[in-house]
Amino acid sequence: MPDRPTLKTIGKLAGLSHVAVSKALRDAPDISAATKERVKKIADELGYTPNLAARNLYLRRTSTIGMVVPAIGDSTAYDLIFNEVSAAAAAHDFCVMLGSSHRSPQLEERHCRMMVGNQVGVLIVASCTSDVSRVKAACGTTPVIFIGGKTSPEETCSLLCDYRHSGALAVEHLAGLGHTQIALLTYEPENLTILQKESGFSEAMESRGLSPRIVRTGHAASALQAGMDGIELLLEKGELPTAVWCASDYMAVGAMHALRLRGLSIPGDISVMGHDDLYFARYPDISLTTLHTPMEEMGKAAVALAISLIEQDGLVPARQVFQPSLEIRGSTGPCRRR
Amino acid sequence: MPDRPTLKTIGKLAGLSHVAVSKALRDAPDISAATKERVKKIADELGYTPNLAARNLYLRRTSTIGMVVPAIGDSTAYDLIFNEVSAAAAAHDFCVMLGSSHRSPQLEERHCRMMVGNQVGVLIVASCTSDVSRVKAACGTTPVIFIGGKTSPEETCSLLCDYRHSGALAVEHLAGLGHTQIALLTYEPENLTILQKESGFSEAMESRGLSPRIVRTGHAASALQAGMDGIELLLEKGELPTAVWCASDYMAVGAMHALRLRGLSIPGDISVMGHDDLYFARYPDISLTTLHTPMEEMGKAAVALAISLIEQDGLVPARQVFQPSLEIRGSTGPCRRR
DNA sequence: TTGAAAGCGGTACCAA
DNA sequence: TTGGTACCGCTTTCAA
Repeated sequence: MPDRPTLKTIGKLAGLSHVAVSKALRDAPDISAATKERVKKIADELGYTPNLAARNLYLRRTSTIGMVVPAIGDSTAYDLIFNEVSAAAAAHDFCVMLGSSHRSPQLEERHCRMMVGNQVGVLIVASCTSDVSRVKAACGTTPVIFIGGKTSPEETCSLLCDYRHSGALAVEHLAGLGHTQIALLTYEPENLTILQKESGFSEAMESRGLSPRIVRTGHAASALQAGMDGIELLLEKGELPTAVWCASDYMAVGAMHALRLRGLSIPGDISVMGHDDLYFARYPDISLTTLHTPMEEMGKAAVALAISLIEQDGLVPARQVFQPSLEIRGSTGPCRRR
Repeated sequence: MPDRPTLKTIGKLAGLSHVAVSKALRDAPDISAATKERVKKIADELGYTPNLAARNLYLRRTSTIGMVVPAIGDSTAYDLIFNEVSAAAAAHDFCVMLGSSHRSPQLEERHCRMMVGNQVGVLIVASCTSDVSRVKAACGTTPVIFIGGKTSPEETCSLLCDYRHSGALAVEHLAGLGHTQIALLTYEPENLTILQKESGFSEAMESRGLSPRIVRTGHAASALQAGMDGIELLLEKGELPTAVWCASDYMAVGAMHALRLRGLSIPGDISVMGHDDLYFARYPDISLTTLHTPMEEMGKAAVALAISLIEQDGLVPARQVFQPSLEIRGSTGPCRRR
């Protein structure tokens, strides 16, 4: 790092001690106005910036928040959360360290360790697995806020999404349009979110006297292909329902494509729903009815919680569950078959 | 922050000075194996993590890199860059501070200042404007790597993309398919990238004896709408070409939608190209022929440059220009009209 | 109104 | 082989 001016540098030029300079710059009451003026002018000319690492070291504070996610972009919604976290953190004078684990538990752990070493005050973790013991070990005494669906609701600090409710909303919407043959397309349950969606779906179907059909294909990492495979599987068996709900938007895009390849129209022949409400869901030619998860709110809540954890020395256990909401677009419509 | 064990904590338990502990943990040659063993065991039990802020303070080093972008997700490609930066930085034991400016020059400057205060060794900035004087002022002596297209090629450290070449490639592809009536849809030129694309396009067209048609509508922040508007404008004037190249993928999605609303098929009636090769460009129902910008490579190069800037005390001026490449998908085809 | 001393958590240097 | 001392840049306390 190139040498940057310090309090001493300024002090030398102003003929003062670095202590006086420190006080002057922070408008301490016991420094004369004239001195303050002079010191500030010199600091400006030098382009002085306080070394927050040193300040934080002495004050035993921190001005950074850590965040670790499975991936940024593509088929995830973490970018939505990050944007909020970044904005809210900046408003509180905090910087955000972000790490992408590329869905690797090893890298996830590594990011946590590095950030803890770099003195983040809190870690906001959207873990790539449902087993967070390694993450917790890596974080030591640094408080962790688990975010997203994959974490067990028993964690001390967690901001979760009610995916069972997603199932209820999806069935309510589709059944309301007259659909009775509804299938859920999911992946192999790598984590809790899938299981929650499945049970919410089954429950809602059964409570209406409908029989739930669940098709599991592929993995979250290749959701698009999984969606195509799911449809093929249903077609092979000759069991194509009048509506499908997909565990993710990305999967729904794959499903819609497979259906169109077979000459089926959406929503004329079959209705399709997704989950997450990613950006592209509202692209006009996709226009996907989906379940919106309040990522923006979760991001804001995460920072609010992070700040209070930092200020209260990590004594604020908090669990908050966010509710998904229905986002109706063009991919679902009334049932025309029986 | 909750109290974390320090070298002194360990020393007290081991009956040693914090100095001996420090050496033992770093495997110094002048500490006995037995002592090392004992110290490491205690450190493990306590879950000790070195305070990198303190270490860096003394060693006058840093272990963080800063990155500021206009936005993450949606219609930008910065998430692609970030993923690479995160991975490459982690491999070098660096954490990345990421800030989203939400396309606001004020917030951009603020992020830079905060990160500089927090002692990042370098800043990788994809500025939201072409005027980077404020950013440079905010960074002071901390080296900055400008990335993306909006920065003037004269900056000391910059990783740019050759958007003029994009124009050449687009025209080459479309002309090769027999198209002679080709329009470029762009926005109001808020920054240099647009101007470069326009001039590359015009040049390539003229060198083939074709007359370039450029339509400017809307802004980058609402690219989808801009794409729809551009098509409407061409239709109103009855001047619909046989192919359009859009300044961004997102804009192309809007253009394709507007065309389909008019009952035109792609690429049967008209070919459409985009720019950037964002994730959704390869979604099967979008299948957009576009120009791929090597974001992954740029991310890697940015970190490599960042590390050398940190190690060489900011003495490595470097300009690198990356070439876009053609990504042919289903939205372009042979010209069927004359 | 100003500054000397101490300390935050770490590492380098040198003496014991 | 070990530990004392000094210092990185900053702030707080207390004495001048």
